[in-house]
Amino acid sequence: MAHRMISDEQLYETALDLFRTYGYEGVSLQRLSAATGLEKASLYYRYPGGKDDIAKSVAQGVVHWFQSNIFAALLSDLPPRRKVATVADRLRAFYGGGRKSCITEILSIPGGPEELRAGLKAALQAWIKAFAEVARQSGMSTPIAKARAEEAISRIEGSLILARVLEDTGPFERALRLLPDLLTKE
Amino acid sequence: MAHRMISDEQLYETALDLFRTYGYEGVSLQRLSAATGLEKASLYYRYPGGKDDIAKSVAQGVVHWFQSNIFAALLSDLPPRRKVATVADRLRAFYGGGRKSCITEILSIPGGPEELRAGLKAALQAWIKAFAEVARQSGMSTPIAKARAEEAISRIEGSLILARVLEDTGPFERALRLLPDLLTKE
DNA sequence: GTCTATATTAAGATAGAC
DNA sequence: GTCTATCTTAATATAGAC
Repeated sequence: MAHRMISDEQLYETALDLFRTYGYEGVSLQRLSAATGLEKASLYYRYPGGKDDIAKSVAQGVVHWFQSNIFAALLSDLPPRRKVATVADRLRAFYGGGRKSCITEILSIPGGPEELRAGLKAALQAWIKAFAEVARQSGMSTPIAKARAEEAISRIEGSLILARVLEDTGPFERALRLLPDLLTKE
Repeated sequence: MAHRMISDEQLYETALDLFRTYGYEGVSLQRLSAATGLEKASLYYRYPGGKDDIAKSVAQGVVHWFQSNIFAALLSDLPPRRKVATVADRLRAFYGGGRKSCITEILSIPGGPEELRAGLKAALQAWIKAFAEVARQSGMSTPIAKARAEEAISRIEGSLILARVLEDTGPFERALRLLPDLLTKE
């Protein structure tokens, strides 16, 4: 047995799930080993930087997913309201209908490598910018569009907290349903 | 030296600050020891149950603070709008103007004792109920009042995430400023 | 590319002196 | 009531066999 027991994609998905569930400090190499079926030494072979390396790779993967699936959808030439509806569907899938936490929330808790937090900050700024842009396209003034973008993401993040604590996906679903009215004018 | 080097209140405040900053998994007894000036064995003397015990005590303290400072204010006979303004001021202080994270958010991440999560869930339900009650008092229908309460807390929690990630207290301040309009009718 | 084995440090926790 | 000292387990990390 000399070749990969688990694909890079599977390893990524497993690590993402662990980090967004337990946080940086809550994920040990032992836990990663148990979840992936790879021994710790094998994880170091794939990620020489160890846990920091894996966490940064996960964060980078999420940033890439947002670029391809959220920001790209917002740059299409569909009507703004259609674009936002598409984004809401993709966010619903990404957050497991409200059962999965936001990796930006979880990994922004101090403890992990500093680069991680810097990357998440940049990603969040990009997300706000992308939402503000679609709101402006739909006819809002620049300052109102920016406020609505902040409000939309604030409500998504907040509703995910409520969903986690209350063990009820309702708040998240309601936040997503409001997205079109929040980010588009009529 | 046979007597208390640090008061229970000081120990509580220090532990609260550590847990809301680093999360359950991110707080070690070493860290608590360094921050309080007490050796680990002394922490065990005060909290025989160790870290779990301290975390549960912190959560209980916060629940008590909310009862005395938030829920109590909402039960006074001031006009609803005045009550909400008072609550906003107290929440601003509690969250350090947006610089401090929500203990409910942080301690709801899996890893700590189960009782912790159950207590936080009950506390959050009580918070929603208290906000819904003041909204209803101000003239809203029961379902709308409940929706507004959920929205208000969702935005507070979400804005605290944004504030932490963006290193900018603006979102939190804006969320608080909106509270009166959100929870009262005129 | 993955494994077993091991080194090293830090974690949670307790015993017993003062 | 706090301390030093110690135990046990689990953490990150590496060496070297296959």
